[in-house]
Amino acid sequence: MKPLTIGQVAQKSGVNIETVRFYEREALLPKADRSASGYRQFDESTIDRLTFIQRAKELGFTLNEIKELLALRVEPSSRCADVKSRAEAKIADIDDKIRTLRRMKNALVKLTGECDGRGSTSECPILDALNP
Amino acid sequence: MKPLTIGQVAQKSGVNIETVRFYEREALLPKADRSASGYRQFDESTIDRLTFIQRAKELGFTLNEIKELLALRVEPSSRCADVKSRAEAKIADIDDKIRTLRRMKNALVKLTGECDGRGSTSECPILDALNP
DNA sequence: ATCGACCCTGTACCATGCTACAGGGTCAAG
DNA sequence: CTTGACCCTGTAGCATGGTACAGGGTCGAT
Repeated sequence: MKPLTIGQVAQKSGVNIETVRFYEREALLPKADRSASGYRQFDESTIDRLTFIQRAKELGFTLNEIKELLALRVEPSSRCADVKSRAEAKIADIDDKIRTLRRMKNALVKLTGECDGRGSTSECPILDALNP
Repeated sequence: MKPLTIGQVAQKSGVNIETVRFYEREALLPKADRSASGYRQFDESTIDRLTFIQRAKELGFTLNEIKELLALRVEPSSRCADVKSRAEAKIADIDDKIRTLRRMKNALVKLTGECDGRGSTSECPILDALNP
């Protein structure tokens, strides 16, 4: 399949073209191949990668954490145990995030329920979510 | 119960003292009462609020979004439908975050499983998580 | 061959969310 | 009544994550 220009990946992923260059500089994207005239040549997978970065950012991961997530893969060498323990640490982080989000959600659901009944049960209902 | 100084709430919540002042300026905390000599006087609930802000930040909410979350409560007036729809929008945001986190987690769990078996099934396994 | 739309590098600038003084007042233990 | 630990209000500076040119080259349709 023929390569995509930076403008095409930017447009297809909804990311600013300057941001694509920025991510390459910051190693969130691999250094792109270049055409004879120096144009960057991307393939389709870059779009997925950019989409992933956007979503991970929305979830509160920093660019450095995202870089680590993207780097996690089983290597042919002996690094397996290392990869596994880093992945398990990320899984624990994610579980924490999910737990906290669920508690926030419960508080908000409770709040909307109170709308149909008597008044509020708390000055700031969402705070109840995080004080078990 | 006697009021807490800014140093006490900062220390108990693990937030920098300057950040507490910053949050007050930015209206993430209500304007604190003042003693005769101008010292801020906080109560215990401020610590919960600061804790909430820290966690919500880790989940990718901006300070403005957090301010909105903290403001959600059932008012005695007729604003109930408004509060309810704002809360429902936040719930939808949270559900999205949870869904994406679950997919990331599944990808990582799969990755750690591959460690015990044959090699990787993908160049960048975590990307599979978000391309259904 | 030329015009508009695109690409390159480099550097500067921006918003968000803090964090760190400077310069000065307050409080309480000894 | 002093001394050290705290508080106050500015205002300045920093890290992160972009975003925006300037100045110049490339590509392809006409």
